[in-house]
Amino acid sequence: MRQPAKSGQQHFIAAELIAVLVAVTIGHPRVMTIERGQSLPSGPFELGHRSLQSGLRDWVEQQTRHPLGYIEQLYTFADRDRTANGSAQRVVSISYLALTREEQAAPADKAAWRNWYDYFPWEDHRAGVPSTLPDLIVPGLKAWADAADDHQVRLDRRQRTAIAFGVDEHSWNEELVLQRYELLYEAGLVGEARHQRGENGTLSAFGLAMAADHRRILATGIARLRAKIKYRPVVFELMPSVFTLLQLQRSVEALAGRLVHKQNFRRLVEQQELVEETGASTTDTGGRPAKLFRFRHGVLAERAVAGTKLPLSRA
Amino acid sequence: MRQPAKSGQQHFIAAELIAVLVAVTIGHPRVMTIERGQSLPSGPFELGHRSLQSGLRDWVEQQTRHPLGYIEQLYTFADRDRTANGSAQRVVSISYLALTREEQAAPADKAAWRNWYDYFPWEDHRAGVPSTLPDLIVPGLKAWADAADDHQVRLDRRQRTAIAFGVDEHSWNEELVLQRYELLYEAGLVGEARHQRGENGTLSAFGLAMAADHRRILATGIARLRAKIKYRPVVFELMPSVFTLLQLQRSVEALAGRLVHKQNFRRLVEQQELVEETGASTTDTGGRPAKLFRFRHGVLAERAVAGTKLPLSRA
DNA sequence: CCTATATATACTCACAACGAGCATATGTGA
DNA sequence: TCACATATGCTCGTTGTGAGTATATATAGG
Repeated sequence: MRQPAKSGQQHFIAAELIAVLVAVTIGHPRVMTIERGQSLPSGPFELGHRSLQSGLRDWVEQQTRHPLGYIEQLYTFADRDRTANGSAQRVVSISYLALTREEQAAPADKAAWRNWYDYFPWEDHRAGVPSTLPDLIVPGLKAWADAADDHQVRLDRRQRTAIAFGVDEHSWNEELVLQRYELLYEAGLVGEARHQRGENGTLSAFGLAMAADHRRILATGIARLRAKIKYRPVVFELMPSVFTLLQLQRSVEALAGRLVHKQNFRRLVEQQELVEETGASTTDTGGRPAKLFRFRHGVLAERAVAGTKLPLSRA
Repeated sequence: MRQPAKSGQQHFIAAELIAVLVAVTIGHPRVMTIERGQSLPSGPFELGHRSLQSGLRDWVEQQTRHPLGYIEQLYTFADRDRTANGSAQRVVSISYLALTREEQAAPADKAAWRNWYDYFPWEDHRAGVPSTLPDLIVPGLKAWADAADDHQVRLDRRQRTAIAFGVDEHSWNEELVLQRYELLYEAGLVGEARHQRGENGTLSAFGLAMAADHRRILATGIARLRAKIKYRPVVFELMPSVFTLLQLQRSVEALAGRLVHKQNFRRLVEQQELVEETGASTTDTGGRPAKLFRFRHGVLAERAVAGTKLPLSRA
């Protein structure tokens, strides 16, 4: 075993804070970026910061002029980084998922909202399965799987592909965003070093690249959000104060990347008492006027969600 | 807004790795401790470590002589720490949940397995609701709630208590370990500074204290594990290679702190095809011999669990 | 051998949640 | 007035799950 340093001996490293800042506008899931969509807002954790979260808020507000609302930690990872003078340096990156309403303010210079499907075109199944999936992506992964020397590795790659992308008997699981990205990365199909725009500037089927591992962090954030909207009322962090049920549904669909059954969606929202009527209604959408609702903030305190799946016993 | 430092200017901090290492022996959930049960294994992240996880493995194996199996990140937090010379110093703590089988090796000096309910006596509901809950804990929290000056604060404290501890219409939710600990901490009932052993050395109703915020981290780990056993087959990381269904059930009950319905538990395990028969059986338990099973490792690859709760639509 | 005891195993039942679809109501705009 | 778009109400069938009853198969002790 490696012998750790004597106690008292200190190793100093740098800590970096990174934000996946998400908003939704009329059916478009958006993520805040800087540097022409190539980076997520981020900055070093400094002595002056009161906490990790407040440090993150400072950086994001400075870089994007957009305040953060809901914040939740994503993941912490470490990488060996090379500083300017060439010496190896340790950096710990602490990533966060943040939710906000887009309207708040205009982004600062170099900061911009991007549709997150620009980076993951294969993740949007609202208009059906994207054609690039059966045409390009799955064949590409199949080729990669078959290229392995070891038989077991081939089987393993095929199975991972089938599960992640819903091939054969497997059905599409919108939560496996990170697994899909990692497969494509391992297969060399989304290498961030490669030129990811087509000849004429159109988006490639494999999405826009980002600096360093920012696209991976974005995938982590999307996966977390897609999972969380199912058991916590976080969608409302992304909604205006007043909205129709269809608008709420469109937001959920934008995040999940798939359509939901309207009647059942309403049944769910109502029986969980997540919203209350404002009394007003709107005709903006055309068709029968829709009642306007607002989020019942009481549920945040009242409920302690958490679905049990253990076959419990009273005894 | 605070002005962040110019880019290029680096702030160096120390990073610490902390492990909540869990095992289960015949119905007893255990956590690895050092320093007479007062601390969790931990150590600084150093330049020599290949990764955060390998750094953690090094420290835990050195301090406890026990190898780690399954590892999962818990949470990262920052605190202002005081070094020996009195200057303020930043420490980022990265905590992990680790699962292992207890038998592996004898713990090193000063390292010892402890029953985790020594630290959270109110969390074990297998033999019914602990009498200290209605007798001491809930009244203590009620008094704390009533002591608040502000009316709204009183209501808020009462509601949080009711939800966390299953008072009134609320039912007990075993996953709210952290919320319960935080309430008791806020109410000053588990202040780690206080003397937490009774006069004669017996355990207090409020459990054993730990150094710094280690008990809080332990609560986080327990909460995570209680939630996770419901949707991922992680219990098997804690089981011997071969076991009976009742032993498996006892382990789950030890972790969850509550009893499960035997028949339904078996139905669940079987229909999910989590285990396979070894062909052998044991009479060690007395009564009809129990078939021995082993975990079907295939499920780890096959399944992409993740339960949807969205009212999806095929269209 | 018989009995108490402890476990294993097989079914059944009621109820809630969920995916899916049909039908009807109420607006706008051509 | 008609086409169209959305809102809203209701009904099925299936599955999951909490709970309970009954039966099978072993050991230990008299």
